[in-house]
Amino acid sequence: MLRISFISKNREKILFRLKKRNFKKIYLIDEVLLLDKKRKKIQNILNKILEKENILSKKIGKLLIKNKNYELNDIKNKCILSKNKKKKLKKELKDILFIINQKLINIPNIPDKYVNKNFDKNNILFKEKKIKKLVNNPLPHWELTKKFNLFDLSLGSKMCGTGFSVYIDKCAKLQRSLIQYFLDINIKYSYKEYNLPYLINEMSGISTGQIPDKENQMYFIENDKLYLIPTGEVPLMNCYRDKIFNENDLPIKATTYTPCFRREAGSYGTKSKGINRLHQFDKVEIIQITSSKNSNYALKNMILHVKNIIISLNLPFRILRLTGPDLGYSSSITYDIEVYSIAQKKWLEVSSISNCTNFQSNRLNIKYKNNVTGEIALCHTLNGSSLAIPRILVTLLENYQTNYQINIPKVLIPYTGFDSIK
RNA sequence: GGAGAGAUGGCAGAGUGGUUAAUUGCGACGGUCUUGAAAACCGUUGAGGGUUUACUUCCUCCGAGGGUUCGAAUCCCUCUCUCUCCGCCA
Repeated sequence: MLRISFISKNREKILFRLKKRNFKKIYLIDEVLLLDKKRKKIQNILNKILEKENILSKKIGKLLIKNKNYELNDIKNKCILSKNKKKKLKKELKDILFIINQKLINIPNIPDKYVNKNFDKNNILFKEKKIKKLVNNPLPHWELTKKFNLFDLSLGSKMCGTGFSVYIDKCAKLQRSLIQYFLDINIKYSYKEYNLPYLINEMSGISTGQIPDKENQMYFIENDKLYLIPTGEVPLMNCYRDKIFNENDLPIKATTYTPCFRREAGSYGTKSKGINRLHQFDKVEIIQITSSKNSNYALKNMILHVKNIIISLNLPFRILRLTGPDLGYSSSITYDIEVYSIAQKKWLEVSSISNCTNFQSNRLNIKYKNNVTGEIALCHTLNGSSLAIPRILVTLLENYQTNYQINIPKVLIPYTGFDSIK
C-alpha cells in the first residue's frame, strides 16, 4: 500500500509510473488525495472540539476537589452542547478513513524507473549460450516417467483432480533432497529458517498484496475464513508485522520451505503437460527486510545467491527483468530466473525475485530506526524463490538423462544417497 | 468442545472514574568517575495524526470495536487472542 503523504508529494511521478503497468484505475490517485484533504479538515475541527472538552473536564475535576458544586452544572452543560457534534465528526472521520483505505488497497506498487512497459532485448540480462545434451533425443519428463516410474499425475487426479502430482520412490526422495539442499545453502548464507502455517487469514493476505489482487487464485476455506498459502512469502513476511528494528539489526534474512497452493483459475491456455504447472507445488523461499537505501543491494545479492545455486546444479539459465504489465502487485522491480529444458526446448521460470520497496511494510507496519537521526522510517521488503522445486526437478530429469538412466548432480548425491535413477 | 484466569510501553509489572502517556524494575542510549572496563551515581528513552516556514502546540492510542459519563487503562456490552485445568486426538 502506498502512503498518502508519498502520493501527495509525488503525484505526477506516480501517475507516470503506474501507466507502465497498464494500471486501469488511475483515477484512484486523485480520489484519494481529495478525500485526504477532506479528512484533514474534519480532523482539525474535531481536534479543536476535543481540546475544549479536555480543558473543561479537567476544570470539573479540580472544582470537585474544592467542593464547588454550584459551578459544575454550568460547565457540564457546555460540554453536552458539543457532544452530538463530536459524535457526528467522529463517525465522519471513521467513514472517510475506511473509504480512503479501500481505495489505497486497490492501488499497486509503482514500478521502478528501470522497468519498461514493453519487452525488448534489454530485458534479458543474462542468457546461457552453449547448452549441451547428453543424449540425441531427450525425452520430456512425462515420457521419462513411463520408463523410470518417477511420478503419477493420474493418481493425483484420482484423489483431488487434475494438477496434482504424486512423486514416487527415488523421485520422491530427489524432490525432498532438493528442498533440503536449498534450505541448507540459504541457511549457510545466514537466512534464518522458519517452519510456518500453510493457512493464512485475510489480513495476512492483504498485507503482502495477494488480496485484493490474487484473491481468487487462492484456495479459500469457507468454514474458518482461511486461505491456503500461494507462497511461503505470505506467512514468512507476516512474522515481522508491527516491528521496529534498529538499523544495525538490518538486513533481516529469512527462509522457509512450504508447499504452495494455486488455483490457476482462468489460465486455461497454460494448462500444460506434466508437472510444469501444478495446483500444489513445493518451494523454498527467501526474504530480506532492509533499510530503504539498501534494498537495491539486497536485490542484487539475492539474484546472485539464486544464480549460484542454479550454477551448482549445472543447469542452463537466463535472467529476465519483468516489464511493467507483468509485475506483481506489490513489486516495484522483479527479476525472473529461468532454466532451460532441452527436452521441452523451453525456458521454465524457477525463481522470481522482487523488491517490494515499502509497499508491503507500510501495510505490515515494519519500520526501522535510523542510526544517526533516530528517525523512524518504513523498511523495504524483498522476496525470491530459492527455488521452486518441480521445475528444477523437471529440468534435472530431462537434462541429466542418458539412454539408460538419469544422473544425479554431484552436489545432491550426499542428500539422495544414490547417484542415478535407473 | 467444557470450566476458569488474563491481555498495559523493547521486556517485566503497578495502576479500578479526575493533570495518568501512565509508578517502578530491567534493558537500551548519553554523561560523571576510571589507564580501560565493571560497579556506583546522574540524565534520556513509545507510536500515529493535525497545526506552524520554524520554534511551538494540539489530538488519538493501555488487545479490537461499540456504550455509559462533563471525564474511561479503570464501569458495561460484543469480538479476537493468550494461559491453566478437563475432554477429544496426531
